[in-house]
Amino acid sequence: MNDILAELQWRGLVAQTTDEEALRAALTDGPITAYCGFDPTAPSLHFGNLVQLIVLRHLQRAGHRVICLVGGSTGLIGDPRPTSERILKTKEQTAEWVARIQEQVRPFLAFEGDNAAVMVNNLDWTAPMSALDFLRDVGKHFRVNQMVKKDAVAARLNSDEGISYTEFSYQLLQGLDYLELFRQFGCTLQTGGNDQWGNLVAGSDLIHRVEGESVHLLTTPLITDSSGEKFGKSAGNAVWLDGSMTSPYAFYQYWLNVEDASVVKLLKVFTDRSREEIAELERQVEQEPFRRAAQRALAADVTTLVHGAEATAAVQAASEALFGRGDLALLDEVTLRDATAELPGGEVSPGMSMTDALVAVGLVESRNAARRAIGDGGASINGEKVTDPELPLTEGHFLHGSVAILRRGRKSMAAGRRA
RNA sequence: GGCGGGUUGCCCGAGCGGCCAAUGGGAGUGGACUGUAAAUCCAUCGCGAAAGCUACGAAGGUUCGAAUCCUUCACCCGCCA
Repeated sequence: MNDILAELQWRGLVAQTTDEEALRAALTDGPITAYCGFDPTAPSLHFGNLVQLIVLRHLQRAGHRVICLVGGSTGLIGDPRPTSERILKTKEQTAEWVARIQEQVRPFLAFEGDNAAVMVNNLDWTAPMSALDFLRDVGKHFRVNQMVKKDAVAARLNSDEGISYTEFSYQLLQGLDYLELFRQFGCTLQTGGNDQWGNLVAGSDLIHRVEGESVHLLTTPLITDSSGEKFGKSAGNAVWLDGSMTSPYAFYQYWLNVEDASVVKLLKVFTDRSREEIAELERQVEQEPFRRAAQRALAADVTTLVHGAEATAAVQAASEALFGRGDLALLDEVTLRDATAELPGGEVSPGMSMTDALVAVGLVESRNAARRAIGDGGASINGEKVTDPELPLTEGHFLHGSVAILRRGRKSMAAGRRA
């Protein structure tokens, strides 16, 4: 089999592994079984989880069997964050999110065919287990001395907040998952984000103690921008994969706006483009950066992967119409309607002040903020700068009689639909 | 269980009876520059047009006046048992 590990390394998807040569040998000798877990901490997966899905996708395409675990039990406990204790979710909510995430994952992997991916839920093997069995059969294999050294736990022990026994136990549960999948499916590789290293090691250690077998781990690096900040935040909000939480338009725009210094790195991680294609795009970033060919390719590929080709075509057309150099008032009715359909928006009516209109379409959070934006010269309607906060909307502002395009700053746009 | 320390705006963090909607930094937002990039500089950054209102863990209290003092409660940390 081909050297998938080398491919992942070239793409910048490998931060740490257990014995690298042993892992490479296992992956090239024949199909192995690998898993990655996703905890239901929200109703949708986000940017960070996408990296993990891409790793699984590469592994499956290389001929390996992949297991996608959605953490119905670990989600009830909560992975210790270095900063603060989590608030427990209800069992009902967690179960609902598990179902949503299971569905969300399906398009990324092949769950049909001769090398079908497997979907599991760790609640299936933890729910039937009694507390005593857990303490005797699992807990006995863990040394607290080791557990407190794990980064997240150590950080919490040193913080004012401390850590609850509940979250402290998290690593045992995740360790148990790996053992269970090793027994059930012969799973010998677990992947995850590098911040999960401690949890992954808990699993491989447990298997070593209980089964006497050495299994593998692979983590992906934290994806950061040129100043070392985490990617995956758009205007302070997480970039979600669910289209109702981050619209396909906003998703596409997020990738389109990636800084030059990071775009090549992101192309490697998030797209399937070949070395040659990426080299060519890299050249274009250097020689004609204003075209932003690399950003366009990145945005198109990732949006297609997550939302499909049709949605991508729609948001590309909308972006072209809204950011093209043409006069918005000259857009034909169909293009205008399609473009504004992609935008967030709200209902406005003639006579309403610009201040109220900006609030109504959700471009600002308060009338104060709206006045501020106008005062700063940062608001426009249909491409014309607004200077008077009290300027009323007129019939003429509604292009084709139906919608006004409001903009705040360079890139935030919204549709004011006639009430 | 005992003693001590802590809980401030998105985050960190000053304030310790009036001059506090609350210093400073970061993040965020807008502007200039540009390429819907980065860096830089400027502005802004609870709600309200304003009067004013709501805010400094929660609830009471003292006072003309409290984030600042007192009481109780909740949570966190440390030391001792």
